[in-house]
Amino acid sequence: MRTTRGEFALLDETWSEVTPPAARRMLIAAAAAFSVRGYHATTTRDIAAQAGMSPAAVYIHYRSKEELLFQISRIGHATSLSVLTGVSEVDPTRRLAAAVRAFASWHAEYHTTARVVQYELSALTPEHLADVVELRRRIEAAVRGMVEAGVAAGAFDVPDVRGAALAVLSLCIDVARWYQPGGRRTPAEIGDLYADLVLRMVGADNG
Amino acid sequence: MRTTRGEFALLDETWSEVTPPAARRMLIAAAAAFSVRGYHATTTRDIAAQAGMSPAAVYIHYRSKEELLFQISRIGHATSLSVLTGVSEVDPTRRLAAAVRAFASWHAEYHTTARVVQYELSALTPEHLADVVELRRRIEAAVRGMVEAGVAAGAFDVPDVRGAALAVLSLCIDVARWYQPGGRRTPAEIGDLYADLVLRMVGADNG
DNA sequence: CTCCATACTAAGCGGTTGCTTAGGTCTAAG
DNA sequence: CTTAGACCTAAGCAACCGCTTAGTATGGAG
Repeated sequence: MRTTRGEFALLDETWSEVTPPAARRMLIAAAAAFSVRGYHATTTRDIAAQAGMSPAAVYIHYRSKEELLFQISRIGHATSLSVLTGVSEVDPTRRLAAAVRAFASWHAEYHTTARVVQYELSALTPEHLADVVELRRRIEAAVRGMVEAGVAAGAFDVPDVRGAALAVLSLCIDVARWYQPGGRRTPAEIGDLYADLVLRMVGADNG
Repeated sequence: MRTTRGEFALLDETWSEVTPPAARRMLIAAAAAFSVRGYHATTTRDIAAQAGMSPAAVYIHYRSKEELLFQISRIGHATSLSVLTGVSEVDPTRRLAAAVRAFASWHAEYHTTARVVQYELSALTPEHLADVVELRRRIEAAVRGMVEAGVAAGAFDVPDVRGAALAVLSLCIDVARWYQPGGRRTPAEIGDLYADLVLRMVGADNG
């Protein structure tokens, strides 16, 4: 994951699918505010002000504040799933390492989005939550599948596959909580560190 | 950590220092509500109702809603620090394993408190946050110290001590996010699983 | 030009929030 | 009985919330 920012600091390829531009600016403003203060502490006036519009402008593009959250959560989950499963390696050890490197560094680089994704699920309506939970199920299955592939190939030594997969996922997700830009490690360094630690956890021969 | 519940399901040894009993009931009600809905989504009326009192009763015992949060956060941090450092083992490998087992299972067993501790820091006033951050610094130092002790004794193989300590702490803390009672694993089983995974991460000889 | 759809704002509505005030009830000491 | 003080409630206040309504500005089609 490399960040290719344009002229505008808040421009973020995560939201490129969102149109029109005013709706995208609103989403980016909402994601930033939800990430810092949390969904419930953020007012629709905050979001509109950060997007440079009036409070009523929110409701031109979105039905409610919760729908803003849902769009952020849905797109964020879909993006993180594609980051995790988009690795090209086929060797189980290299594949798990690459996936963890990408997934962990995504949670650092895009910690703003990732925090909304990971910590605001309970603010979604039951219908919207169901959509997102399905994406989360696929994320869990992808991690578990990579661990199982290594075990099946005899490359990993794991007494509890489900437990190891849980820990790997948990470790990567929690990066979003503690990471802060300008800290000791870059997102890429975190990815490398975590890839190594995960290979140790699954008992892989780390070349 | 063993749970010794009395006649009342919400009774919790974590809050035994809080008096009078009405103030303790209020804290327990607040912790339960903050844990489920989050600080900002919880109203003082919710808390009072759960404690079986009128909305105004909150302010007999606490200056503000934020002071309720601070007391929960302060006591919760102090408890988790003592759980982490209270292990009696001296051998570095057994000591780290015991500390991780206790710390991870605490985050499961007391996930209600732990969620407030880990996810509501930003709702604290700057003064209260400073108190809590000092406790968090000591928790980090304790974990790092245990990893360093194993390296110094030649029992661990760790290329990046600070990074490994960060990952160990992060892994245990995130238990509070995903754990749910009645799930696949008990807190004790989570402690055992995590102790094993952590010894693998630090390259210890796991007997 | 008119017509019309899109994108936006000013103003404000009903409801909820954290917290306060004024007063009531209980227990125990004098 | 009187008094003091701890504990609690009923009622409500000012501020703020998500969201709506009514109306304005803009730009392209006919």
